[in-house]
Amino acid sequence: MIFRGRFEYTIDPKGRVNIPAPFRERLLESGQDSFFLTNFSDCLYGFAADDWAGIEERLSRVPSTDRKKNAFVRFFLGGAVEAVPDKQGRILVPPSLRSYAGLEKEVVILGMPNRFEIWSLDRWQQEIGRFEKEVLEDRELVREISDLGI
Amino acid sequence: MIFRGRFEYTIDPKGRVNIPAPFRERLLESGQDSFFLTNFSDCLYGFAADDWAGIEERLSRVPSTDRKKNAFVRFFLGGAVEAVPDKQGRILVPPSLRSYAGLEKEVVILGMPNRFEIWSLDRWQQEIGRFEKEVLEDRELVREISDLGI
DNA sequence: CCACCTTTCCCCACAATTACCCACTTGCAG
DNA sequence: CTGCAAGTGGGTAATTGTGGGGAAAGGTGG
Repeated sequence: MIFRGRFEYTIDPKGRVNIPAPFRERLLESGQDSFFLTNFSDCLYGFAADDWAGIEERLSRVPSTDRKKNAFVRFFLGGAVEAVPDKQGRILVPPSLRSYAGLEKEVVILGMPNRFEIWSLDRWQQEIGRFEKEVLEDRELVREISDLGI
Repeated sequence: MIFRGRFEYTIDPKGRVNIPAPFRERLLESGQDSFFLTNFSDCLYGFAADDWAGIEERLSRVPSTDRKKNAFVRFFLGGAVEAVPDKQGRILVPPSLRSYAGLEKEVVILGMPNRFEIWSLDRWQQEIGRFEKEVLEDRELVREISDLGI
């Protein structure tokens, strides 16, 4: 499931954040009723339940003898929680995820292919800054991007 | 049975640790009433009773002529205990396992495919550190991870 | 075989967190 | 102006996590 758009919300003292109405709507349309959240790359990743099921399936195939990949599974799966929107469309972000992503007040939710991302506004702005410096000045990368047909 | 999520608890002077409510719930739903704990890779592994039965079955096939595998079986099986949650949802961790995993006060429980892991908070944080250094900086590995559809 | 000490089991009680409501505000559409 | 949907805030009841007391069980030394 692909998500689109950028949304700004506030996370309240109880740790609740609103999920963009269009995201919730698409979830319900496809007969699902929950998201899965986990921690990755300084923000939180959110997946539709069906997409998450596929991920878990692949994670469970990682051989437990592969030390490095197991470290990844530990981190990624260890961070995961099911999140069911309440009647107002919010989900509860548990303390461990809140602190990982540095979510305190202002929060940005970004649509991505197969997932959405929850960022603290601060970090998101820094990320944008890095993007403009590192990515746009990297001619090689810019060319690859234009190959995407953009 | 797959477990997910990261939970922080304190182990009390009697050696009791809480088991995350969702883990207990899933166990009961599948008609089981106990876990099995054993020592491995600096932490404790916890299995649902049914999954543990499968493991024991496979361990019992290890030929007694294979010296190295037998050493493993001795260690793995020798550390194993059945653990039944009390009315408050805690299990008692015997002293031998407590000292193996260095469990003293703060404890982290991680969900994994087919098992969960009990870490001392200290060791877990070191593990995270290694993960960020070794795994995320390994471009090859990061590519393999993204092949998991993440 | 008994007395003693330690460990484990089974309660109860309290604190913290979460789930489930309902209410208010704002912006947009009819 | 009215009605609806979206986003925010808060109250209360239920669940979850923590600590401790005392009885039962198990192990050890005399």
